[in-house]
Amino acid sequence: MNDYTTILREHNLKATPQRLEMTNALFMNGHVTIERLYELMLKKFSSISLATIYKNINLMLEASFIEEVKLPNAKSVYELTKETHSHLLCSKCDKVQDIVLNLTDVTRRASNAANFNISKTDLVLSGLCENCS
Amino acid sequence: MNDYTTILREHNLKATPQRLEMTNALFMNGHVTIERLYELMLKKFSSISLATIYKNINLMLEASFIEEVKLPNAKSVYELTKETHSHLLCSKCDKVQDIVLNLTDVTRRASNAANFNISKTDLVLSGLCENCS
DNA sequence: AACTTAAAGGATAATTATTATCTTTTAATA
DNA sequence: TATTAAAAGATAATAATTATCCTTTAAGTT
Repeated sequence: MNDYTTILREHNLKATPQRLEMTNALFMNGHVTIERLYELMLKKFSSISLATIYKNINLMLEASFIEEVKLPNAKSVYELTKETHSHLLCSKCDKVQDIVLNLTDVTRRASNAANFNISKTDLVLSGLCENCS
Repeated sequence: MNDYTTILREHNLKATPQRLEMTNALFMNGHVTIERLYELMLKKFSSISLATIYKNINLMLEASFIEEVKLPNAKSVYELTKETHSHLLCSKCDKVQDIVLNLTDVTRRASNAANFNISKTDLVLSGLCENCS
């Protein structure tokens, strides 16, 4: 029984082989689209149904076990939930990477300016990564 | 010939009545989903095709005349292109509002930390608006 | 270890969202 | 007003996602 078995069960999700492999694929690949995840899963479960992918993605989202990252001009990717962070998107190679940024100043300013009670920030910074620029 | 007639033509888009009404709907409503835009358009053009909406949305996006805003846990909304800005999303009433924030400090820090050449930032701050909190 | 059962998987139909195709209409220009 | 490329409308086709239904299985119980 590895780490994810426990974590899945803590979220009231049965630790099936398919789910363990999904979490493994997310862990190994970081940020994956639905179609990429399906491809990855097919390597291990040659007859897995796409419906299983979707059902598990949705259950894992509800359980906050994973998160969806909406990207400009690209399909959403999914990642394991971790410390709050922002994302960098390379517009050339399409790689997505995490970056931990202190946004307290920005949210404070926004909160004051608009009288808004901010509880979550979604930030995607697009440009060229180290390799592509 | 109003403002939008000129602007549409400057983007090499014919100023059709349907397009003028689309821009008007975006101007009056600020941020609208595809389905809401379709509803609004049907009031003025009872036989407008949904395909026309999609085609024009895509042409206007290509011309940078409008922009798509991807929101967490919600469908995308579209807005007329204006000064660079961020968005506030109320998680109770679902209203979206614009906010101009200086993000140079954040982007500079991110750029330095990750060796990234940042050209665009997409920021959505979620929480409770003045009315809902 | 076998038994029970609610939950999950697989196959696939159904639904929703978006794009493509084709014919008719029209905005823009001469 | 005549011409024409582009746009609109109708609808078919495709893509993305969800629902249904039957079979299998994880996980707890005896």
